[in-house]
Amino acid sequence: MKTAIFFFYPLILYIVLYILHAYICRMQLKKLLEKKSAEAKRIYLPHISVDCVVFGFHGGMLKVLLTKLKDQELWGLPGGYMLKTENVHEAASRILKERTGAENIYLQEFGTFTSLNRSEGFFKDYPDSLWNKQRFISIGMFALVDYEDVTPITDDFSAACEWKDISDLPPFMMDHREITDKALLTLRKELNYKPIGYNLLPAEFTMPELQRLYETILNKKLNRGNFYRKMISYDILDQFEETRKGGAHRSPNLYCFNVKKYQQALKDGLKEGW
Amino acid sequence: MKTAIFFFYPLILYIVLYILHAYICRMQLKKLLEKKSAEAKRIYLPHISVDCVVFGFHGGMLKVLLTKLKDQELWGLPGGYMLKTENVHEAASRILKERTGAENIYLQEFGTFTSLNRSEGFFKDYPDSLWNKQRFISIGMFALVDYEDVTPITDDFSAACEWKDISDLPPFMMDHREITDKALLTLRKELNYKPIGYNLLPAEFTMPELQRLYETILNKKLNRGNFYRKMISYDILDQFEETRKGGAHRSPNLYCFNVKKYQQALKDGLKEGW
DNA sequence: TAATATTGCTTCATAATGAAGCAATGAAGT
DNA sequence: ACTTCATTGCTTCATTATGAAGCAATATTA
Repeated sequence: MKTAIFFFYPLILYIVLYILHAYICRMQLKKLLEKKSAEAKRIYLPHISVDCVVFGFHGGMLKVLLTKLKDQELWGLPGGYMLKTENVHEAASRILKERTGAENIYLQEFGTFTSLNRSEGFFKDYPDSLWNKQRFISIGMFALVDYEDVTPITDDFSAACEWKDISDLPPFMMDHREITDKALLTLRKELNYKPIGYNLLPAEFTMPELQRLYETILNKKLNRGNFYRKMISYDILDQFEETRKGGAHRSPNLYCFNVKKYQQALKDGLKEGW
Repeated sequence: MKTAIFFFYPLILYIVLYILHAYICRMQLKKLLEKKSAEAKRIYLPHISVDCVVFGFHGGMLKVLLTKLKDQELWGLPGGYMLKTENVHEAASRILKERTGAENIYLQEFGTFTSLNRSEGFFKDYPDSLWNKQRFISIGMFALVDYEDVTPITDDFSAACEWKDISDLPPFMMDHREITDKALLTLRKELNYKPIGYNLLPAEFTMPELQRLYETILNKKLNRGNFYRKMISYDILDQFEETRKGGAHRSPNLYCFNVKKYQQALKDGLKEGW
């Protein structure tokens, strides 16, 4: 009997504390949201939100920056609303600045998400007067950033803000999975028109690193020699004198993008079928 | 002296009538807009509009459907607002149904237009309370239609609704030229992934007609033999027994799209660089 | 010093593309 | 009825791009 109490007491305590913690978090978020509701109404355009799919490349894996609301178990994209005084690009820049500390981020719109039920039941515990509870159509922007330049910032509404592997995504809230998928699909298509690596890689990189980036974006293996040949033929890379030492094998050449040629390639487009 | 009067009298009369007509039109539109303002506020989402770039192909030329407001000298894209009960696709469908009578139109989103000043000064003669005068961000949708299926409809707000040649566009209002250009650019890119002809051509067509369509979209000449070879190799066309008689030369084969193979091609994508 | 995995770059076979041409066709002109 | 002629169907040849494979050159470790 005594043993049973010794066993159960900490367990019950733990459960009680867990529930209490969850409750407090919930209350905090609720208070915060309701407090900010009036301000939101004043400064933001109603019905319009911006969701950002931030891509980074690290350890040979493509990553996406995700956040978790205090209230929620599910993960979501960093997003926000449009100030009455800004356009989408400015809104996304501002949102990502607050979220990552990074500025001058490469941004591209890839679609809008306008279904009626996309946030259905999301704020069901809140009063209808809550600004955030209205119907929103969302503009999707994807960002390409150098992984090292970004410091994920957990804000007042969030319980977490982390890089997640594209091949191992957690469960998403609302339609954020669909948004992420479309962003990746768009990025994949862009690969045919633009040399993508510039924004995702650090200043210096090797050919195998660049190839690995392409392979993760496309989700398929590429032939090494052919990749090399094609990349060189684009004529947008400068090769350094030194190589990258450290690996247990032949040290690969270091490259950087030749900004001038790169800009030109952006204008011309890499290839077009017709 | 008498001659002078005979000469000037009709001229003055004409001028007076012209100004009067313009004034009446303006007043009509103003009244209409103000009358509809309250209803608009009730049924539409604020701040969000939809603009449609409707492409058609006729007489070997690519056409865009344009409208002219009663009030205005400049031309604009057929557009409208989103009902509180619909998504963008439904909104664009509804708007185009009213404008062209056509249903089940092929639609694709190609971007949003969100700059602060995009409608600057457009409703400057109207009170600020006018619903239409608020800031709008616009979602651009392009439509591909069979020219023959469309009957341009001039509605209460418009003075005209006509097909205009893509190579000879009139002056546009607001940022509608920019929107049109982006639509065409997107269409051009789509050509690399999808067999576009299906939605723009009548059920039966010849190879030179199809080539002409591609040439006008891309705005460049294509080699005849190579176009033929490539199109055939896609294996999405069915050839009819009969040919099209009437020309003063060898009568070209008639083709139609094989819907089954066409759908499959849409799924697979025609070609992708990487 | 040998072993080893990786990289730089080339080679060969094959496929795709660019450019040109020939035969077939169908109406108009003679 | 015959010729003319622009257009079309389809093929051929040269060139380029791509896929697949391989060899030599590393830079570490054993």
